[in-house]
Amino acid sequence: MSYTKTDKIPRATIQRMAMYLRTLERMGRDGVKLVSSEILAKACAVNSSQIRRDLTYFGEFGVRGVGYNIDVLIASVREALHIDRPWDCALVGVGNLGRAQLNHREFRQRQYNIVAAFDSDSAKIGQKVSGLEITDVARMRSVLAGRGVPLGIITTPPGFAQQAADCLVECGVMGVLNFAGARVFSSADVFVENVDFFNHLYALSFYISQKDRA
Amino acid sequence: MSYTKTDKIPRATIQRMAMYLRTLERMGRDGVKLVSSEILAKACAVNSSQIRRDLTYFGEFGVRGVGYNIDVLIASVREALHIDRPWDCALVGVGNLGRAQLNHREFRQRQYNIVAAFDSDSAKIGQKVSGLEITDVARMRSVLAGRGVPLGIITTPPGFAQQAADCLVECGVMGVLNFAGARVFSSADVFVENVDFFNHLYALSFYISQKDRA
DNA sequence: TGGTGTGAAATACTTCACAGCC
DNA sequence: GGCTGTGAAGTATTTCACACCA
Repeated sequence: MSYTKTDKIPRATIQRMAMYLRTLERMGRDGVKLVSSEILAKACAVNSSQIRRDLTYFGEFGVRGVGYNIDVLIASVREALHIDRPWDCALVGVGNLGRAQLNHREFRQRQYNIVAAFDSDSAKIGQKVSGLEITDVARMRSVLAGRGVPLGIITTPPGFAQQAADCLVECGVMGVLNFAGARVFSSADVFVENVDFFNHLYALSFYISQKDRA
Repeated sequence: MSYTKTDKIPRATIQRMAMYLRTLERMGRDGVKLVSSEILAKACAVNSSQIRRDLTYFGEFGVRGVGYNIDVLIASVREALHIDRPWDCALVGVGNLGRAQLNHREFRQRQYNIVAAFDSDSAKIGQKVSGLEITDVARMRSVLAGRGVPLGIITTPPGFAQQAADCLVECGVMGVLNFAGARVFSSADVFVENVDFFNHLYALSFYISQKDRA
């Protein structure tokens, strides 16, 4: 059957798909044309059957006895993740991190276009960052009205994260990337991804200390 | 037995511990003195027995029929993660993101002290960011020699991530927080945590598209 | 021959359900 | 009465191992 059973795909699979894509893109730039699950597995530090299993959630892309054509595989993964088209984003909170994101060229390279930036600090409103004018967060509704921006990026201080999320959801975003340290809540039909690198620092501290005691 | 069986703790548990800590700290600031696993579970959007199970990997911190004293629990979690003491960090790559990190006050608040910042761009070397002078990456060895800095933070472009990691490992770091999009490899005794928010954007794109097709 | 795709087995993780204690 | 700590049950995810096919 050619239909992809789109439910029950493990969350971990989605994350690995993103990693595979990055690795494949790099390999492609290095001139690789054909790749086996074993080779890709080495490069991604995962098990090769893990890769084959992950891919089967979306279809059959390989040739038995041969491997995967890298261009076909890259296109297939992009399609599977639905990133074979541009995605508009609205960013809230133009502090250090927000500014860094606005200047980050990879967003545009990967077709994530930040089309509006908001802040509540009147000293910042009207400034331009990376060619984009900072708008008063109070005007978010009118600015985003009817534009159907699907993604919100929260780079506010933790205390303002929930407000920012509520505001974005009211404006119709369907997914939120949250860089503020605080967890935000939303109705179940809005997806929230939290990026909290202190969790990673904590994990490092833990694992390092673990090792020492061995 | 009072000894904590430190192996076989699920990685997911460590990540959740970090989340619990954040939530508990916020509750503590709000004046909460006593917390049940049920309450904490609601606030973290997880199952309450998940929390109880996670905590038992490290010890017994609660009182049956009562709950957890929040100050005791916070201190216990900090101790469990080994973040009840300062950690020195060296940062490599002072671009947009590196600069944002250097200016990020929460590092210091959480006792992660960035004690050195390196870049290879001669235009940047000698500049000060947040009171810290940017040093030539070529001098990393002599600067870090004998200081026993345990953590490295990589905020270089992807193409330089591996070099940065190798360099940091040579200088004796035991853990690396990698913000560059590229995966880095190291000997097994060095821990690497990858922070790649494009993975999260990809996940959002996927889940949103999923929902639409329902 | 060599590498995919996939049932089946193994492992890992989460949740239930309740004894035990305050 | 209420909530922790934890065996046991239930789910989910990963890995094995091999049939199948270019």
